Amino acid sequence: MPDPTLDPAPDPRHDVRPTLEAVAARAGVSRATVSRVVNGGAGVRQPLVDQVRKAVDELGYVPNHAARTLVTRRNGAVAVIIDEPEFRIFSDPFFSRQIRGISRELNAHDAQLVLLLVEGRGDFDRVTRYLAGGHVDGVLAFSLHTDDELPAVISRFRVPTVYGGRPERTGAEGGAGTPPVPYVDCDNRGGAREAVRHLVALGRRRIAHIAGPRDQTSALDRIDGYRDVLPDAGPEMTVEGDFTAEGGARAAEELLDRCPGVDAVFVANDLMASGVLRVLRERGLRVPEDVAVVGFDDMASVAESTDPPLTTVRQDVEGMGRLMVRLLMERLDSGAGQWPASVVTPTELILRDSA
Amino acid sequence: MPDPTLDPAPDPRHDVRPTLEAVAARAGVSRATVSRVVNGGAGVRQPLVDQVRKAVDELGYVPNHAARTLVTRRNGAVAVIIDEPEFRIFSDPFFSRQIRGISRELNAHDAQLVLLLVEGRGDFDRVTRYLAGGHVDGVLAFSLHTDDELPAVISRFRVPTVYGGRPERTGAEGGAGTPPVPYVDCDNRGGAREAVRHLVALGRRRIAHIAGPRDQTSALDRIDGYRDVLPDAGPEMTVEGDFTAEGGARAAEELLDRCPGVDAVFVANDLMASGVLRVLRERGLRVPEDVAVVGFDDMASVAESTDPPLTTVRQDVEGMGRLMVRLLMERLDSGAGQWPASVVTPTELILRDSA
DNA sequence: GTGAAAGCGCTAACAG
DNA sequence: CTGTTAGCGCTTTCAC
Repeated sequence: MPDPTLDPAPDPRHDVRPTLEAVAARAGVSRATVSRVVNGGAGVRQPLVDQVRKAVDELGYVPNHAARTLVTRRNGAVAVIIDEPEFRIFSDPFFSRQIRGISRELNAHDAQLVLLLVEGRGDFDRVTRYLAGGHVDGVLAFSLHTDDELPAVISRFRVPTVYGGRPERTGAEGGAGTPPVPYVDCDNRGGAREAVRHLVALGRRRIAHIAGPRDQTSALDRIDGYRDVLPDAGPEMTVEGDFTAEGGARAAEELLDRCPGVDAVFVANDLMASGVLRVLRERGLRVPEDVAVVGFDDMASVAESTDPPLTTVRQDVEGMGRLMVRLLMERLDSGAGQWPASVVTPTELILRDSA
Repeated sequence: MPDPTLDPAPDPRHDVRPTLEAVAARAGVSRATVSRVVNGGAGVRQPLVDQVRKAVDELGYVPNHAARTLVTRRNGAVAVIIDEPEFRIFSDPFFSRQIRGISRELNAHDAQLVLLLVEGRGDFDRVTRYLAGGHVDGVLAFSLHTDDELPAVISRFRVPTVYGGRPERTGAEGGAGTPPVPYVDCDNRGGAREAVRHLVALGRRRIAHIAGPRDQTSALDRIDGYRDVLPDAGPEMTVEGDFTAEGGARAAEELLDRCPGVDAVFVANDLMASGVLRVLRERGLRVPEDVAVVGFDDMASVAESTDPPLTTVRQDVEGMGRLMVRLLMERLDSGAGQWPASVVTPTELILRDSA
């Protein structure tokens, strides 16, 4: 018995929220019946359903999630894990859009989005513990780098997962007993091919590529696309950037110093392309007259506001986010048996003024 | 190099997660003792503590969150509610940064981040139900507009909340019985003053303002700051934009048509300022020679890559996110009694080339 | 200091 | 169809 003289501050969390019991009493039925009604009302006679619904409304009953999870072993939540160094998430609208798509689709499935941002080893352990705790039904994992340990952890805890972007080890390459790894990615290689072919069709002869960091499969795939069309381009025609505007500018400087005769550049993302345009302008080179530029992503905030507006390869980021959720839900609903297939979404070349 | 701490390959039977009971059996103690150890180990003799810890490690025990929540009524999760029409979150790095700060601080407090994106009435009901369900210990709410209903819902369910950005109705204005509304915001008005004073010091005489949407307090506060310095500026010198680059461009067109003699513009955010710069360039006006431009936010991806780089008012977005979490945690730890005070963080004028 | 026992609110057999 | 009865895994008095 608490000492009344202490007069403990009332805690709002302990507000008496009505329970199933209360609703049952009010409706004059058993807890089980109320439970059935709350969960869809299948197999309950209509008059009773109405009685219960009425009681629920009058009491403002809302099921206790923790109690439900405890018995069903389902928590109605999905973790989104983004493992990305600070500089990118700070400046890249990519994640906002992807998350928007995920959020929408998750809402449609009545599931919650738990956001896990990973920045280093410490965070990594924390996420590991979280997954081990089985707090989420599934995982959507992003921005994996080729040296990432996350897939290992995820597969160790057998948490149903869908990756955003092709992970380094695909199912086909996995060792024995390794389940396939479902992912959603855009057709990076095909999109890159289309971009470079466009440059070729424009009559450009010395087409360079400013690539993304080689520890990301999207960057590698775009390089492959470039090489598909230009198998004979020398290695000096490809410079590696870091997907930031500043990195793009640095890469452009290096490229122009190295190959002054370049008349076109396929840049692996729009952010870098904006840096490239800046350098080109500083050097007095006209775009697209002297040098044509094509980006990748079609990040509206960047591509539409550069000078000149950027011709670029569009990928449907939001759609990819939604697709990831659908694949995961498919997996969850199928019991643990079925692994959904990966999906590669098409890209589209958007013509503006830079090429 | 693999980290050995990740290695303690736990019980091979992954599907059966060990419970307190199992740990107790293994350590030769009661469930209660294990519980005490797991929760800090206060009041348990050292040898027993060690035994239990050992058993926990060997079994790879991780507490079941749902069970714990059920009895403690604490879920160790905080909801971040962002109520923003799609166009902004799609193009504004602001949210990414704010969320990064929140995520970091939440991690430090061992709490989870549940992201709730609100886009319309339907979503609104869903969020309401979620909060009513008491699934989170607290709420961090963003991007409130003056006509927003969220504060009403939040206050109805008494969920501890901290707002990002000053809500329309502050505690001081609230009616009787309405608790004060703690928020974290930057000094919008002071920052705007500093920006405009800088323009004045530059010798500019016809200083215009391109404002944000009037249903957001940050936009209103920046207008106030502009007027503080220039109380005699005519109403034609202020044009309302929508915080997007495109909207900034439109506003600039309107402004230049209306007041051709303008020699400086204080723009309410960097995104709009980038649109303004584009229009200025298109009209053959040099920046800063003919027209000086100052933005607001110091969004690196925008301000550093415009031509010329943008002089702007910096606000510490990540720091504000962290601060919000700290205020909320303070509130949570203090029982229900204390309401933390709001915090207004300082801004800083960053000089680049546009003014 | 430690253990036994009573639930937290809900679902899911199993009876009736 | 509906009610009864067990727990889900954990914390928390309350005895010892």
